[in-house]
Amino acid sequence: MYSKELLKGTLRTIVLKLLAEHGTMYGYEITQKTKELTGGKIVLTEGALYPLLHKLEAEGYLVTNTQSIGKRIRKYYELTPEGDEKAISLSNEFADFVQTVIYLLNPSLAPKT
Amino acid sequence: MYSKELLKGTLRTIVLKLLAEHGTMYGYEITQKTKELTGGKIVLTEGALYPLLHKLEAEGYLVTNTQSIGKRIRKYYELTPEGDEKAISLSNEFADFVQTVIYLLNPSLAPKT
DNA sequence: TTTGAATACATAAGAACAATAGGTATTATT
DNA sequence: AATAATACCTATTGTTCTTATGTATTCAAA
Repeated sequence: MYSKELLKGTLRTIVLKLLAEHGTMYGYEITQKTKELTGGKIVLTEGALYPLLHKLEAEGYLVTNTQSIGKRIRKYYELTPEGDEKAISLSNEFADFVQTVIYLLNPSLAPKT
Repeated sequence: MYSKELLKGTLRTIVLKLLAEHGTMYGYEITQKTKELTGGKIVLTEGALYPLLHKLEAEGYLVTNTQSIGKRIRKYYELTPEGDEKAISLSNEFADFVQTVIYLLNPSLAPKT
């Protein structure tokens, strides 16, 4: 588990990109998939995830589709076209940022040497 | 310039690692060096930097050495042994986190294929 | 020469984000 | 029968950074 601050700017990116990769997902599924894919290194808390999903929906990046599984409900989230664009741009921005920071932290690793 | 959230968990790491690389630095110098090394992509605001430096000092990771340059003062910061360790561990943690997120965002880039 | 930019420190108020902690309810396992 | 897992949710709190503001010196340009 990483120091919690690292996730802060990245959670949106993770959620949108996961949806871009896996299509339709529901909230709990996102937490499980993240835990599984990262070997427990990244664990999304529900207190962070659900409000974020609601926000992304309000911002027009996601649409929902609520289904009943027995007596329990699931809210499936799906990217809108805007969400798809956002997923790509955030992902690219993250990659660019990381490159920049890595260079800053260790200039000897500069590319194009 | 990146979306501001990305920097959130990384500022400590940047500051400590810069000091580890360049030895003694003063606050303003850190902002300039960062701007210079990143081509203006990362700009540290003073409202974030100075309180952080004070905090890192209070936590025992930095020591200061105030010098007078004419009538103006400079507070030089230097890593303690603990600060040196912290710089390394945060830097490693960041690299590990990035690897994990990159894999999560794009599983096709997985290593050891 | 005086005005503005750059240098150099600092703090306070506010926004944004995620963690923690709580809540409800169903289903599966032991 | 009890516990864990599933599945949703919100409120409070802490941390972090931004924005805004303040002080003061030094340098460059008009």
